[in-house]
Amino acid sequence: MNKPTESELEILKVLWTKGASTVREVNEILNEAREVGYTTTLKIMQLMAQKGLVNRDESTRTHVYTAAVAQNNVQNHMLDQLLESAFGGSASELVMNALGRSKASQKELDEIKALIQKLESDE
Amino acid sequence: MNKPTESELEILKVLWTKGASTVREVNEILNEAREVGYTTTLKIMQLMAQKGLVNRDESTRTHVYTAAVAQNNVQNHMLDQLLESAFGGSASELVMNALGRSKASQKELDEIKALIQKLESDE
DNA sequence: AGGTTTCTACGAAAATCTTCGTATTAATTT
DNA sequence: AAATTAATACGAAGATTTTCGTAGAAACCT
Repeated sequence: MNKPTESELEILKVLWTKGASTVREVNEILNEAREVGYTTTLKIMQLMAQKGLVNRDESTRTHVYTAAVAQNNVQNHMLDQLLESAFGGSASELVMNALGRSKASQKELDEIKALIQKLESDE
Repeated sequence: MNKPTESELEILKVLWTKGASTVREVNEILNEAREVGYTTTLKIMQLMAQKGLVNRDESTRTHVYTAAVAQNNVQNHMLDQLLESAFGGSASELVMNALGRSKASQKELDEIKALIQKLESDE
């Protein structure tokens, strides 16, 4: 997979959350966080379509975009990269850091505990 | 803190691992992974010194560099960013992903369990 | 139909990051 | 001391990413 740039990731986030969207819709959401010109967003989404990061439905004049890569894939990909680039490959160190500074709920902690148990039983 | 670029991060990794180093030493280590010109490494390290990412001891002709930012700070910073940019702020989701694909040892799992217990008792 | 708005396409400027060539100076060797 | 080696400084070219202006086509409104 082609690693998305930061701007591309912002757009993917919108598509993952909102589902199929037009450029205008995406641009409006981006503008809640920071000012971005319409044609800027358009251009990036066009490039993303070329790269295969999004699909584009051109059957209507106003094109409709959807994410072409799963959120999970991108997450894993970026996680791997962060792991290598900043944590020297030590996943547990990464996990400890993330857990330590998170505000995980009891329910989430339970889920994590369950996963650990599963990992332990698999050995 | 100024977020380090990818090249800068590579260099920081060397300084964190090896401690105080000259440009040549850093460059040689980088070249184990990929070809990088000496002046390229020099230039980036000079820029890093300007940005305050590294300290430079100029008391000898061959300058000696050390990391000016703690590995932990950078890790946390990048984690935060990944959390926001790709995981929608859900730390537990990030943790689950990282754990799921890691080859964490029993010892590491125990450490994580201990941390969870601590988090639970603090509530 | 004519004018206005709303799209897409395209190209190029701007910004950031990476790479390296060249100049200069300092140390080392012969 | 001259030649070679090794270091820093500097500037500029390349590469990638982001930004936006402008043109042209399609839809909409009077």
